[in-house]
Amino acid sequence: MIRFNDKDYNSSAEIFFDIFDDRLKLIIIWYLKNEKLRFKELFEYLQPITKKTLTIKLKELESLNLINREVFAEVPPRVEYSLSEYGEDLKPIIDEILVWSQKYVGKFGTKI
Amino acid sequence: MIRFNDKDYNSSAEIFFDIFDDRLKLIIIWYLKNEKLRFKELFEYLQPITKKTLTIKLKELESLNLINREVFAEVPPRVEYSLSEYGEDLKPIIDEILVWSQKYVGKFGTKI
DNA sequence: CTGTATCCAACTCGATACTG
DNA sequence: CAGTATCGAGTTGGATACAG
Repeated sequence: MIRFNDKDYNSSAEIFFDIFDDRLKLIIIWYLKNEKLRFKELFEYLQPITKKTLTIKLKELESLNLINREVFAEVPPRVEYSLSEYGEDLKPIIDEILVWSQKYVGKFGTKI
Repeated sequence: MIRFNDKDYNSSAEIFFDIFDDRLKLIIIWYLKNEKLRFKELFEYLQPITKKTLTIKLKELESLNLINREVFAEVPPRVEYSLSEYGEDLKPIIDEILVWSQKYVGKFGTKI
């Protein structure tokens, strides 16, 4: 048994499934996989999304130690998000997702 | 642009995120990764879940060509689920999820 | 630009009972 | 055993307006 964030798990993989049980957090990781992005940039990539939802998801990812949040003391304000060490570690998963998707789409999708 | 199941996508990875946008489908794949399982076995592994929800998710996975459904003409009935070719292809993702989880849990989890 | 605060619609999924 | 049918609670996340 493993305890993480006040919850108990039987296997470590359950923790992954619990963290990424929503639609958005892994997609945000996907967009951050090879570049630092500002709040506004993520907001545009993820349309349709609201600022409220994006803010919540970014805070969750930050408190899970998966992304870093950098605030610049400028006007207008600038905040940049990037993968942390443990966020970077998700890249092999992302890479395999891409491999799978391309094969799957090649079989069942249609280019238009 | 890619068309898949009457929807349009900009990148193939989006299709993965769209398929696995719920909490359960990838977890079902996880349990099927190295064994064929009966409805009842999945039902027990996935507790708490209802038969209704499990049925829906299994049908979705089947219609996505990710799992196979085998019905045996017995009394009581027996139905076995297993990964299809494209379901098997998800294993590298599952493997990387396990790698990541173990490192992450090693850092932030507690064995109890 | 980067958020917060309310409000609420939609969807997921569980509880329970019943069927072939 | 392997589902289906109905109901409803809970949560996610969008619309809109406002703030620092």
